[in-house]
Amino acid sequence: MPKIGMEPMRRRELIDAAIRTIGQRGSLDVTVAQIAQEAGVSPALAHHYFGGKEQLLLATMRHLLRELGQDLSAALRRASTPRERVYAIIAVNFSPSQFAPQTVAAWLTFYVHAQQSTETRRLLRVYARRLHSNLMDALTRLCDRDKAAFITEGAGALIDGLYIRHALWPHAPDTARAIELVEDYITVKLG
Amino acid sequence: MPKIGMEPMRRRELIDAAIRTIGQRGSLDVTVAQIAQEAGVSPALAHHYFGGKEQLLLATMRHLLRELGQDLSAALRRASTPRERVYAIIAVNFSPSQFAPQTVAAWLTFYVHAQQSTETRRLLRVYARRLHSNLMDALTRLCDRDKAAFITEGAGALIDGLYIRHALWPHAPDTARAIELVEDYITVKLG
DNA sequence: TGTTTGATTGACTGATCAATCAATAAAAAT
DNA sequence: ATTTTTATTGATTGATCAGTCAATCAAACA
Repeated sequence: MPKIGMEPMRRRELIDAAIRTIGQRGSLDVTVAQIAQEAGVSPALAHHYFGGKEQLLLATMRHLLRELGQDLSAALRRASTPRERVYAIIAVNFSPSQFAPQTVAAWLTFYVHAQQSTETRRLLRVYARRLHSNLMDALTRLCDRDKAAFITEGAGALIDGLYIRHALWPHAPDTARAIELVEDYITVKLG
Repeated sequence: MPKIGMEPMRRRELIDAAIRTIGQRGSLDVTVAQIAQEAGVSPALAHHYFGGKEQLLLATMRHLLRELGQDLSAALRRASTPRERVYAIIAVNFSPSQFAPQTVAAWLTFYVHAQQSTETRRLLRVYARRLHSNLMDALTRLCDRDKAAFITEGAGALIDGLYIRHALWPHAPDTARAIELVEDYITVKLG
């Protein structure tokens, strides 16, 4: 089997397996053995490529953040008016790839893990800040600064809340409904 | 030491210690030994009174739910008009006892744990349903049913989101701001 | 062909922890 | 004063896991 250049493939497979495993169990309390089995390799290989469990989980989180960041960049590039930019930011958060049950469950576990791990918190902060500044940027072109800050705070919390509900309750608002709720909130506040 | 009637005291002490320990660490990944030490007793005693770790954690959750339920009942008893009832429901969720950092952190861990434990999910559902039906009840007296359902969905998610942010970010909206955000959301939607 | 090199794993280790239990101690009951 | 009952713990067990390492294997390469 040992063809050269396996490393990037294995890393990717293990990260994907980690997302699936964490998403299925709904917990960061997954064993390296479980992730490795999901990826179809031995636990030792995970250690070989990532150095340890914590680093595998951090790599997994960076992967999720990078995907979200790329989706966001792409969506913003497609939007021209401030109003379109606002919509794009909302829509990305609820796009199929981001709002898939397993992905949401994984996000949620990382959110909670951030209470313990400073590195996890730091990574999450990067995303939170980016979302915040993009939303503020677009909104300050549609209303005054104080109002924009107020709307950003509310919309941000609303998105987080819809995520947590989506992960927990089968009857939680689906993608379309979630977008409607946030969009409506912003529309009404903008008057 | 063995005076009779220690059981209720010890149970209460262990539950309080569990909330503190979980809140401090921001994780359900606490050992029985840690909780017992926080309560000033031996780990064996925790097993003696609760039978096992899982049952201690479930008892802890039931305790939090009961407290929230009692606060809610008391607040609703004090409110007479539908508008007052809406405000009371919001205010209880952000009252000092419920919005204390440790309590919020503990809530958050239980939320995530609900993804794995059906009993935890069942217990959370009881609270979620109660909040939902109380809010719907009050709102249907102020607007039509569809609109009430929409507002309830949004306000519920908004509250959850504010909780998660409160637990994670030092600069998240404080109690007053959180109440303002939810109240404003409802007020604006009611027109 | 023989040698190197990266990929991969099975077997092992040490640490952590939930859970058990027999033993102790002290109040309460007789 | 003796017995019973309740509270409490130290010591121990067994299971689970993260992490290590030496051994293997097969491609790449000289």
